[in-house]
Amino acid sequence: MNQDLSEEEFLRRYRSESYEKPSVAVDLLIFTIKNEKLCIYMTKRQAHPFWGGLCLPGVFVRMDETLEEAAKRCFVEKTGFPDGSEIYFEQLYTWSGIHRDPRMRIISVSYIALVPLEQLQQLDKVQPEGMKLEEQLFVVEELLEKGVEVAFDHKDMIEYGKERIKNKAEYSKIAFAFLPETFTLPQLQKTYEILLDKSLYKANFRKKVQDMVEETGEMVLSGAHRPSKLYRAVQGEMTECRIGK
Amino acid sequence: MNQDLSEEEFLRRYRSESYEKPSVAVDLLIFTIKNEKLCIYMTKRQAHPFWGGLCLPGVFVRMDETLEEAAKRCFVEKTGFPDGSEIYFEQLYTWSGIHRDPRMRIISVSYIALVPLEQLQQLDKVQPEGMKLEEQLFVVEELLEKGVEVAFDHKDMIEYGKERIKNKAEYSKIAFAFLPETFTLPQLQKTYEILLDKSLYKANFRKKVQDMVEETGEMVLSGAHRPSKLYRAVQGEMTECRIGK
DNA sequence: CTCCTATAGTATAGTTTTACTACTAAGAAT
DNA sequence: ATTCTTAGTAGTAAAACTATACTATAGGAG
Repeated sequence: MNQDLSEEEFLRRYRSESYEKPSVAVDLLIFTIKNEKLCIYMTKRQAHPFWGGLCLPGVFVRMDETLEEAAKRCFVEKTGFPDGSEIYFEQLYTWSGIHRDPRMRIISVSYIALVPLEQLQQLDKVQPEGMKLEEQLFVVEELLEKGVEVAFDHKDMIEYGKERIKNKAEYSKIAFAFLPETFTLPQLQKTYEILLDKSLYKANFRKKVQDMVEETGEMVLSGAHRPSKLYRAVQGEMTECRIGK
Repeated sequence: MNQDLSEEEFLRRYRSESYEKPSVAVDLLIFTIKNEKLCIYMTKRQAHPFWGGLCLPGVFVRMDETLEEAAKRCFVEKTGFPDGSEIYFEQLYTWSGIHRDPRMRIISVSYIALVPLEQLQQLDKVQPEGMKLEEQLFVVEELLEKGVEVAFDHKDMIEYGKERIKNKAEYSKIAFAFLPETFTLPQLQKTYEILLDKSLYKANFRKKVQDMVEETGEMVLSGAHRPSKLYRAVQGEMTECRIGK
C-alpha cells in the first residue's frame, strides 16, 4: 500500500467505491404569492411512509447532472415548464438527518424556486388533465401550524426557506421574482409587505425602490379609482438596496 | 410492479440501492484572524491530482453521522481539538460540479469554522511535532489572487466563504467568534474592519455594539497610552444588530 | 517633572432615514 | 355633481447615522 498517499488520498483512490454511500436527492420549494399570501407547491403522498401527508417534489441526483440541474429537472418534470422564461433558483440548505427518511439514508439538498403566480397559471394550460399546479398551492403559514401533517423533514425546509426569503427580501431584489415582467408599485409594495410580514409606508417605499424600477409608459386600471403606472425592473445587478428598515 | 406508487416512491423503494451514487464529502473552511488579516487553514497536497496545490481539509461522510458531525470530526481530526470549548460552525454551500474532483463524482458540503487565533495556538501545544496549525494559515486575499494554485474548486469555496462572513458580519454577531472570551472594543472594532474590509468610526461603532457587550471590570494595557477596558459578549441571541452601515 | 506621542474613550454638530400625516389625482358608481 | 376608492405626492418631527473634534491616560524623552 502506497505510503506516500495521505489518508484522504488513500480513501479517495482505493476504498471509496466499496464503501456504502448515502443517496443524494434534491427537494424543491416552489414559492409563489396567491391571494396575498406566500404559498408553496406540495403534493399529497400516496404511499408509506407519511401516507396522506404533504411533501415537496424531489428527485434523486443523477451521476451526470449537477444539483442545480437536478433542481431544474425536478421543476420541469413537475410543472411541464418550457425552456425560455427564467425562474429564480437558489440553493437553500443541505439536510442530513440520519433518519430523515425512515427507509434509507438520503441526504437532501433543498432548492428554492420563486415563480409568479401568472406563470404557474400559464403552465396549467399545458398540464395533462387533472393535477393543476395552482390547486396544489398551500399557504405557508397554515402548513407550518402544529398538527398539519408534512412528510419527512419538509416542514423544517419550508420554515427555513420562508426565513431565507424574508431575509433576502430586505436587501436583495428577490421580491421581483414573484412578479410578472411588468407590475405596478402598489403590487410591488404589497409583495414586499407579504414577504417581510409588515406594512410599509407608501411614500418611503417609493423613494427606496425608485432606482430599481423604470416606467413602461403604460397604465393599468384595476377598479373604481385612479389607474396606476406600469413599471418594470431595471436591468443590472443590485446597486445596494434596503427595504424593510 | 405496484402501480399505486408514484415514480419517486418507486425509485426510492426498489431501485435506489442499485443505482450508482455520488460520494458525499465535507470540506472545512477554518477561518481565523492573524496579523490583522483574514486567514484560512490549508494543507499542501502530496498526491495527484493538484500535486503541490493547497487544499481544504475534508472527510467523507459516514452512514452514521450527519454533515455537521462530519464537519466537527474533520475539525477534530485535523486540529486535535478537545471537546469543551465551543467553535462556531455553519454550513456554507454544497458543491456538485460533475468533474470538480477529476477522479470521481464527489458532492461536497462545505462548512465554515471560525476560531480565535489564540485557540489555534493553544491547540498547537498538543499537536504531534511537525505540523503546527498556525504555520498552515494562509492569508485569504493572497490565496484568491490569480496564479495561486488551489486544488479542486476550493478557491471558489474560499471566495464564497469570505463573502458569507463579510455579509454576516454586518447583521450578526459572528465577529465575536474570532475573539477570545474577553476582548477590548478596539480589538472588536478592528475585527469588524477586517471582515467588512472598511474602516469604521470609533464613536459610532461603540454606540452600535454597546448592547452586545458588557464590561468585565478589568483593563488591559497594550503600550504607551491609555489602557482599554475589557469586555465580554453579552449572552443571549441577537436583539438585532447592524454594524457596517 | 514637564512635555510629547499614542491610543482609549466621549461629546456633539450636521445629514440622512424613518415614521407618520395630510394632501391632490383620476377613475367608477350613484 | 357628489362620493367613494385607490394612486401618487408633499412635508415634518423624531430617530439614526456620519463625521469631526474633543478629553483621558498610559509610557517615554528631555
